Amino acid sequence: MTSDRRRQILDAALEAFLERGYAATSIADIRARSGASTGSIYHFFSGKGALAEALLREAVSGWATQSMAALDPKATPEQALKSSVRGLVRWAFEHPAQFRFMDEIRSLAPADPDFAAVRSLFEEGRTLGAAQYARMAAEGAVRTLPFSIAHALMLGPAYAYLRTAEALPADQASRIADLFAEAAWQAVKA
Amino acid sequence: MTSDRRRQILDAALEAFLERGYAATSIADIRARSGASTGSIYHFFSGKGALAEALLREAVSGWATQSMAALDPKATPEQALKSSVRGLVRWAFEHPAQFRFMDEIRSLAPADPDFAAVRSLFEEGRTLGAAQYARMAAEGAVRTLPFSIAHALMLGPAYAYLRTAEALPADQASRIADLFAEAAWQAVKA
Amino acid sequence: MTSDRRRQILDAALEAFLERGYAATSIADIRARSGASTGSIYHFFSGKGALAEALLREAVSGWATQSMAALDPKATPEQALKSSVRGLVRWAFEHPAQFRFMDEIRSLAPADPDFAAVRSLFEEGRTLGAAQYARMAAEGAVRTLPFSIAHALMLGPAYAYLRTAEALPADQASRIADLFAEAAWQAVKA
Amino acid sequence: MTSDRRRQILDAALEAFLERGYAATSIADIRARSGASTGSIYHFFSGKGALAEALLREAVSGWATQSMAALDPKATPEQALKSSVRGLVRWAFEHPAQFRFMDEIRSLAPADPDFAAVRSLFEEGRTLGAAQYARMAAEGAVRTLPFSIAHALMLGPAYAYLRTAEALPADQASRIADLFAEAAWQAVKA
DNA sequence: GATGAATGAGTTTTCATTCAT
DNA sequence: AATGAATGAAAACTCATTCAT
Repeated sequence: MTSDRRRQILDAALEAFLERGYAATSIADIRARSGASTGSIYHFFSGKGALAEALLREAVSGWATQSMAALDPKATPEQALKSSVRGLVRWAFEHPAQFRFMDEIRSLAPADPDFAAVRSLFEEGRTLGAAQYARMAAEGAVRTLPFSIAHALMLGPAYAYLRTAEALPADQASRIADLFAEAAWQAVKA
Repeated sequence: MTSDRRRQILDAALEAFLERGYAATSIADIRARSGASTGSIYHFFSGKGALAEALLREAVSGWATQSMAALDPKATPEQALKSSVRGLVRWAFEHPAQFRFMDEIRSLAPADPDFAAVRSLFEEGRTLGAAQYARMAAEGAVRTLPFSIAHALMLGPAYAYLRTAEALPADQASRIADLFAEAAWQAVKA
Repeated sequence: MTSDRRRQILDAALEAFLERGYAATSIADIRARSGASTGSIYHFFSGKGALAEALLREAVSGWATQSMAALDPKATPEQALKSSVRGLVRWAFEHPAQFRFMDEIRSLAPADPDFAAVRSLFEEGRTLGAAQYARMAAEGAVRTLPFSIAHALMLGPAYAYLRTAEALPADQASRIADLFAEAAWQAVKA
Repeated sequence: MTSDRRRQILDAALEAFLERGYAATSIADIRARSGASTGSIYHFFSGKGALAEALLREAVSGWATQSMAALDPKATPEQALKSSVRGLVRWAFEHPAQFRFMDEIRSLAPADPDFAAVRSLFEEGRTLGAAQYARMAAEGAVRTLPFSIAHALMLGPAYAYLRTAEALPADQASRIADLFAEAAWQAVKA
């Protein structure tokens, strides 16, 4: 049973990172918001970087879990692709804070030494996606394209949209998820 | 004639911002890279924020100039839209440092008080784009969509790609520009 | 029967103090090396200073015991003096960690408030030595010198040597003990 | 012309290091004593270690200069050896703060990573001394002994004495210097 | 225009110590 | 006896910014 304090610290940190940005957030901010003492924060996390990493792993694993659940092994390429885009959009609407945080870290990760460990996390995901796309391309289901381009065509719109999106009721969110899923398929289908 | 020092400082700053990120870059970094003294930097710029803003204005105006030049008042919606996407991609390939810097600042701008002035710069561009899209939608040339979605469909892929793209020879860059231009048109045409 | 834990903590502390120095050693270091919990350490010792003091008392009493054993009440001044120098050197070779720790604490004791109690321990020894030397001087056996000088002449070489000495087989250690004992006698004999 | 501030900081640091010990002295102590700001201290020195190193180099070079001046190339081994011991004792009486500081650092240097650079400084001096002693031993002027032992016999008493010595008028200091010089010679002469 | 010394608030981090369990 | 979460004061160090020269 992870302690309450730990949870409070993580929640306060996510809140602060979103509101002020990762770099501009100080440990003192997190202390004030969480009610924990400085020492307590360092008792659980070795530093700001470790805190961010823990939050990121939570986010990634939440998304992954949700995506896995939607995965049907007998799905056609079209169904699989659409389901994965829809999954991203829905998850982002349900967890907007985690989505934006993930997005910020992704943009910081290449330059910031705090995130060496995190970089490999992102690359793993990318490698998986690349393999899957290659398989679909080999089957003739999608266009043969470098994965960096294919990835941009499929997920670029969703990412660009979600970065600025307001909260929406579930049914509208769902329609938007469908819209981006359809667009992704149209952009890369063979 | 703007002085050499000013130029050296701007160049050093851009280099540092890209390498270490805006927040992690200190005036001391810029001093070391530029060869200018602390006092000299403050002689030309009122602070780190002002430096970043100057770099951003240079970038935006370079891009705008290049885009304007390509603008044909008698162009069809399809031609106009494709030309604007192509323009972005080509400019980004020619000025990768400026593109990435712009991208970083865009992601920091909403939260960082250093960038109050810059926020309006981005919104201006967005307002212009929204108006143009609305006109094209009214003509029946493109789908009727909230601009946030239309914008994501048109430019999301290019942005996502350029964020990680390697340098390429001009002819390949041009082919990729065409590819994203075509995809943008397919994604929103009526 | 003193508990195992207590012993483990003392051993770990001595090891850490030697390796990193007293001041640079944290309770966390000792916790990690000893396997005891923070709370356990404080259960046995009231703090870092108390731990050091306990170690020091062990060292001093070990040395004293060994020296006492060698003390012959009918010894001539020469025998007594040499035996005491030899005793120091032999003890230091047998317990190098304790010797070095003692040496470190002696150098810290005058300035560090942690060691108020320890200071009197050292002074006691010094007073005893001074009395003994005065007696021998009164008998005409040794030169009449301020004790600070006599002490330096007798034990300075041994201390200086032991501070940097490597471990040696017992027979060589013994020869070195004899050498310093002889030198001490030559330096102060009448 | 080294700035006043730099001098003030060094003086304050030496004072503090002596009074409270190196490890127990904080930058805040030095700030308070010197009147300089924290930033100013770091402007001149990269940290506490660098400050100590600068002080040590000053001390060593002062001592070396004084010793060099007393060096007569035509001196007999006896004269050379005595002159070097006398030099140490006199210098220590004239600069008691620097002597004690040097002594403290020597005892910290082996364990503290702050003093990596300083360790080589000490070793250099030792190597020089060893070479000189070997020459004298080859001439048959002094006993053939491992240098660690010879060094302890020659300088151990002076070090031990000086570590605790009170300030004295010059003529008494001089007599004590002679006493330790004579003792050093007696201890190692062939 | 140019320099770099000086500032001091703010940041991350460490650490001895306490205490409920 | 033993644990380890929790504390908060204090440490080292950074940094944007100012200003006399």
